[in-house]
Amino acid sequence: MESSTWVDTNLNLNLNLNPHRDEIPVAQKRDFDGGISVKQETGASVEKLNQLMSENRKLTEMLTILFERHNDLQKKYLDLKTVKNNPENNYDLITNSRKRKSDTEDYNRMIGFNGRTSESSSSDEESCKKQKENNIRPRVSRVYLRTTTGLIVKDGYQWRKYGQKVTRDNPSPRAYFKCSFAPSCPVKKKVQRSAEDPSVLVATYEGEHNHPQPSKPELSLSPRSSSQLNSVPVSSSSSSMKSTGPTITLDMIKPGLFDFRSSSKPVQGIDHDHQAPQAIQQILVQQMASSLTRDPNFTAALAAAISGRFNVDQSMTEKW
DNA sequence: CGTCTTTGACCTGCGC
DNA sequence: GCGCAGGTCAAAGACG
Repeated sequence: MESSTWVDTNLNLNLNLNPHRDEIPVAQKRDFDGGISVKQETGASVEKLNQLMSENRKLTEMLTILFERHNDLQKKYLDLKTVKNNPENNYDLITNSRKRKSDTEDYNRMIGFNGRTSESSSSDEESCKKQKENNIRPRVSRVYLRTTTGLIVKDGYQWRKYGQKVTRDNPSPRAYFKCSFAPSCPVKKKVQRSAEDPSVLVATYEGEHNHPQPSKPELSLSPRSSSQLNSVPVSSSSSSMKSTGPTITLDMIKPGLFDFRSSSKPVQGIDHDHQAPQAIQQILVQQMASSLTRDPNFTAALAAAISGRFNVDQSMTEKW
């Protein structure tokens, strides 16, 4: 919980386009036909790339701020939930009046709430039992996504719906899915609209996939609802990552921070515990790569830089 | 015709 | 032990 995954958003572009640049005599840096010096051309390209690097740095800083805000908000949320679960407070007497023990335990574990006022009340045996139970109990994680279309969460896996139920504390039905990619895969998924905000889907994943991901995450909740994706607060939490696993919340509402609206593939919350750092990094890299490749200035600068390097290299090889 | 979704019935666990 | 609520099963229907 306290730990955060800091994603290195630097693209590690090889800006040192020509390591021998400074070694080249001025006379050799002349272009063949235009008379424009290669130094000038590469200088301009490097300048552009430096500009992009500084923008990239700014984006990294924004991401840092975003993670800090996320951690802040999550702490506040957990505080609120802890208060809510306190038996002395009867905010939620109706909905929690007959909550299943396992559900409540899962939730408390998820939010890191012990439910006891002092730890001394539990014996070592009990704690051992609990630990065992925790080891046996399948991994549970939750993903929140904002969408108004159906109960479909495209996360790259294949799911078979095996049931739907209207639960007591939520008027919207809960859909039950099993991973259908591998018959032996134990992973289950529950999808239900949030009672407080019907535009928010809550997907609860149980267990771990025992097979590779069949396809890349589709990152898009629905291809035809791009307008609805203008703001996609995506968050996830996991019961099993109290201290080790990362929790990622991407809030794309704020204008000027991360605006993926130009992209056809908005980021969806990924929470697969161990996979998370790589998966998130992969997605961020994909996002940045796609947004960079859409930028004609960047591609032009890149092309100029590459061609400049080729020219220099060519002149170098011609010389040698 | 095969696959997927829907939906009522049944099972299971928990609280009283 | 009983009742309730969540979870699962499986037959029937829809769809491509």
